[in-house]
Amino acid sequence: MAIKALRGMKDILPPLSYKYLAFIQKASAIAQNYTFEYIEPPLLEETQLFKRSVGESSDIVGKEMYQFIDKGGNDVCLRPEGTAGVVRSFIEHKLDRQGGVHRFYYYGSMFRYERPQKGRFRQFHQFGVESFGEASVYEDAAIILLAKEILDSFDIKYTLAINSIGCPACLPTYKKELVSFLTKHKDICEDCKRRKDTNPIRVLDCKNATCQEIYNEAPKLLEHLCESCQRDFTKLQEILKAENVEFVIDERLVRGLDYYTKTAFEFISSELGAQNAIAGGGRYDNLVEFLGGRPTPAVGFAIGVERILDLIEITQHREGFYLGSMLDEAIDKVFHLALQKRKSAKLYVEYKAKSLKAHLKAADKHDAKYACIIGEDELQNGTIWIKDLEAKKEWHASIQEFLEF
RNA sequence: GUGGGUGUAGCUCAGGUGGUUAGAGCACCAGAUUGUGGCUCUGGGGGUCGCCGGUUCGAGUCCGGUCAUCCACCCCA
Repeated sequence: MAIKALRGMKDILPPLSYKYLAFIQKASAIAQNYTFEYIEPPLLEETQLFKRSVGESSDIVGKEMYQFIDKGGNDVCLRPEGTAGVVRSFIEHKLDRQGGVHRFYYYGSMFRYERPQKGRFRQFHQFGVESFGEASVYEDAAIILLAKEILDSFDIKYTLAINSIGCPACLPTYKKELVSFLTKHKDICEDCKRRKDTNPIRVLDCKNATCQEIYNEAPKLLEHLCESCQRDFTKLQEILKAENVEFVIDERLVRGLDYYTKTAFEFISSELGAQNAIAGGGRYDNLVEFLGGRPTPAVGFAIGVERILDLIEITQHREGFYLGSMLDEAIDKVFHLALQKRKSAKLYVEYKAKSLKAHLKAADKHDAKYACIIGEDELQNGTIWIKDLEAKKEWHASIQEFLEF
């Protein structure tokens, strides 16, 4: 039996890899325009980092981590998300003490030991950004607009949902009220009973219909925001409206990771099945301090790359050259010529002598823009025959002209 | 971890009630009078019918198990 890729692990090969590269390039360029700089933390981190940042209550930490003891006896795990590693790096390199604003973007593999389904894999890719040191709600807005610009550049359809999940000043009192509400209602589903103890605000986005009916009467998070949270949330909406960004306020949008505060947002697609979040993020003003750094406000988001690739179309166009010969004795020359031309252009070279017709077919198949052939006549008078496969024009050129073309 | 669907050529799939050398389309390779592409036509290569076991004279087809995969729950990008 041949060896196959592990469950939930996918190869990215053409034509998908073209889409992958196109997306990363475009997203990086846009992030750079917003003054985000590239960072690449390790894929493997101490397990404790994720337990403390993502939170023990989340399923990610509870049962989805690729965790193991390495040969040195260290408890390590493959990163299940990107923020924790970037924050660790930020603190380790003492950027928190340096002060000022630091903006980073990253992309790469994340690992979660889950059952695969549509839009969900064990190894998947995220493109994310993290901004440190800027408490202004304008930064929240800028980050949302950055994500929107990336999605828009690929003509992706989505709805933007925003919410505020409060801060340590107001969230705990809300949680208390919610728990006492949940305790009074015995007919909520089993999952919600479990959530009540582990992460109560997660009940709000339960998919069970009867639960949702009950929660219509539940205390509202947005009515419990402290003055600071309320002010920022209102301002965020004003900024988005001023920029003509359509959004909905979704009080049930609570993000799964413990470290979020205040602004939470998600971009959702209706074309993806159950896993419909294509990007998600928010503010996490307490995480840096919680992980041992100087108190530093922060905001960020992550885009699920595989989910995006499902939604984008890349039209492939003709480019580059196809080079071949109709004579065996010209192959050496053709091969050498190919290497020279490749210093400046994309070129496919055929090692077998073929008929002109066969060459044109092959050139067409490889999406070359120009078919360049050396036949008997060309070999004798030192020229090359070139045909523009789009314009259907053909001509003879000297070898020198060909190389400079 | 739980539930349901599906496993036949590289890909998409046909193969009533079990019966000789397992098929199609697409893709690939080679040709269609010798130097002109994307269309058409002809030919060719390519399959342990997921795997193991059982029933049977005989299993791609029936039964059991197993593995893989997809979708959903859970969770999340």
